[in-house]
Amino acid sequence: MDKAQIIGILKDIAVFLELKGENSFKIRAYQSGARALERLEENFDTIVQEGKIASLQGIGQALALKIETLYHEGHLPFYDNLKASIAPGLIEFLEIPGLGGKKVKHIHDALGIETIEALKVACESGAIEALDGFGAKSAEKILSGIANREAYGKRHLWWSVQGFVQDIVKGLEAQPLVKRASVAGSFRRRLETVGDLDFIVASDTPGPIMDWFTQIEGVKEITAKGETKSSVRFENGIQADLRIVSEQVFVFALHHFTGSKDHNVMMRQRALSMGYRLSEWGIFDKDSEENIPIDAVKDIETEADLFKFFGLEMIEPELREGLGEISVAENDALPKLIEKQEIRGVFHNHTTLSDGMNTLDEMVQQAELLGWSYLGFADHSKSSVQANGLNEERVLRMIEQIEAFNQSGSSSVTAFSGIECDILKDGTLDLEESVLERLDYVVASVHSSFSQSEEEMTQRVIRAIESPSVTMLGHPTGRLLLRREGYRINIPKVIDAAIANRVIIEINANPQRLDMDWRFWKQAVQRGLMCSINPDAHSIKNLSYYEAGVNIARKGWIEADRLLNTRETDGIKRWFRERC
DNA sequence: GCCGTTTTCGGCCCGACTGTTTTCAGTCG
Repeated sequence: MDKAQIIGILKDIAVFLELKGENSFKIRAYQSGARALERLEENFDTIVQEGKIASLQGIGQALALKIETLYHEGHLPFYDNLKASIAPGLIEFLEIPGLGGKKVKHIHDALGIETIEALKVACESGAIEALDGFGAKSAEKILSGIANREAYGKRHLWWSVQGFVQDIVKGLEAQPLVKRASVAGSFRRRLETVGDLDFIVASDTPGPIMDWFTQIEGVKEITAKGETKSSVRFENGIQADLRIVSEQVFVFALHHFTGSKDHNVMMRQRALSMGYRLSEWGIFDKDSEENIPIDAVKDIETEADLFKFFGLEMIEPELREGLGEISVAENDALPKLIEKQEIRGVFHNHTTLSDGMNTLDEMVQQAELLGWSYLGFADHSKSSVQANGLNEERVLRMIEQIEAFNQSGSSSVTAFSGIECDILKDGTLDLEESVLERLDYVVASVHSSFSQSEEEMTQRVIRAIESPSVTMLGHPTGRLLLRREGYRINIPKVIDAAIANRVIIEINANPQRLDMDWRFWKQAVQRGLMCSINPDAHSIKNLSYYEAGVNIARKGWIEADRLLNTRETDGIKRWFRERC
């Protein structure tokens, strides 16, 4: 069994134990064991085979034995028995707000209910209300949770909520009693998808601000309203929390609610090891019972100050995922993250020649407005019939058109001729090599036969990477966020092949793709992989997707020298010629 | 179940809010 499957089983065990009403620390041990494997940078197979799995932080003898059994045997009796003892429907109960492991177990033990449908009936009949620890409001809340499960359970694309978030932040800042306001949470960390939105405000007079927030147009339901926190649900399904604190506490609350949870746990452990207790309310002496922050807190006004207090350089929100950022920050060795102003142009864009909405001239004009030095064109190749892909003859005409454009001197933007060439089922390319080599660059992408086995797909893509004319690999997994899983493919092997052949892997910056995923980049760039942010634009408007790509590059610890788009035109030409 | 310069037991990150209680457990982030 491979690493990803084992991680899945450890997470499942944690959920099952929750439904068994197990000790919460034991549950946490399985969760942190799974996380330890997720952030493992060394080769998992090697570590298991050498019997070193128990040496990882968070994995002890018991988990090591279970992981080894899963790895070698492919199954684990402990897991099989545990799974068999849990009614599958109960797992769904946990998706209902307000129901955790203990309450689900209580309902199941007392009433024998195992399906959402039966739970609904029990709420309506008064059976839930009659249980110890439950009441009329609990039953009502469960009913509304069931009704809204579909709409509210959903996550949202970061890109699709950014305007909404900006409007709320501006609205908060415009309130006269607000001193500081910011979004926090996964949105601030620029995660590709976000669940709830979190807002933090500094003010001495929370009441009127809470009132404003809970009455924003589009609020459908107020799910909590207290002294420091309110929660609302909008008609569009988005849930948002507002927390209001004093100005002194703002930076601590902002850091805390930006997360991630893993990052916070590590920060708090670090604080404890230094003799302090860290919370959203400030820094306290570890052993002090009183809730009076230490004196040094008054000098901490920014997050940079906060990190400095704990001996760390500033950790940007994008890096706060609990993936080693704290130990690297301790050595002042964090990457210098890309800024969007550093982008000089982008590749992988479509025009009316295939399935784009705008012509080459229109796209170039937009690139001028963005202040770029160049723009690469990569329309589809002939196999993508649905997209009016180009055959060899049309490719040659396009090359002539682009050459004529560059010679005309009509624009400060240099146009590069490329193609998004289909990788056929067997890994060969869709166009004649003699034509491909006349282009400035080739993006190779999979657009068909998604259901191949992992082995076949991996070999197929690697064969394409090994083709002499391929410059970049397009959207390596083909995933569509919140809509479709990617095809089965061994990404580490693909990365190895790309590095060996000096082929660039793109960050497809279409907000629905963001593929290759940021979780692979940190290690890949350290090993020498080159990246390109490719908006996959099908219109002038889509060129702005490059900003979503910058988010992912930042989350992936990618620095300017590993990112093709930060080069000026001459540097691009050199890469296309010499791959360096 | 994990962990250890407070080390083989007894802690484990921390606090707000809700709904149920009459002082607190469960949930959530």
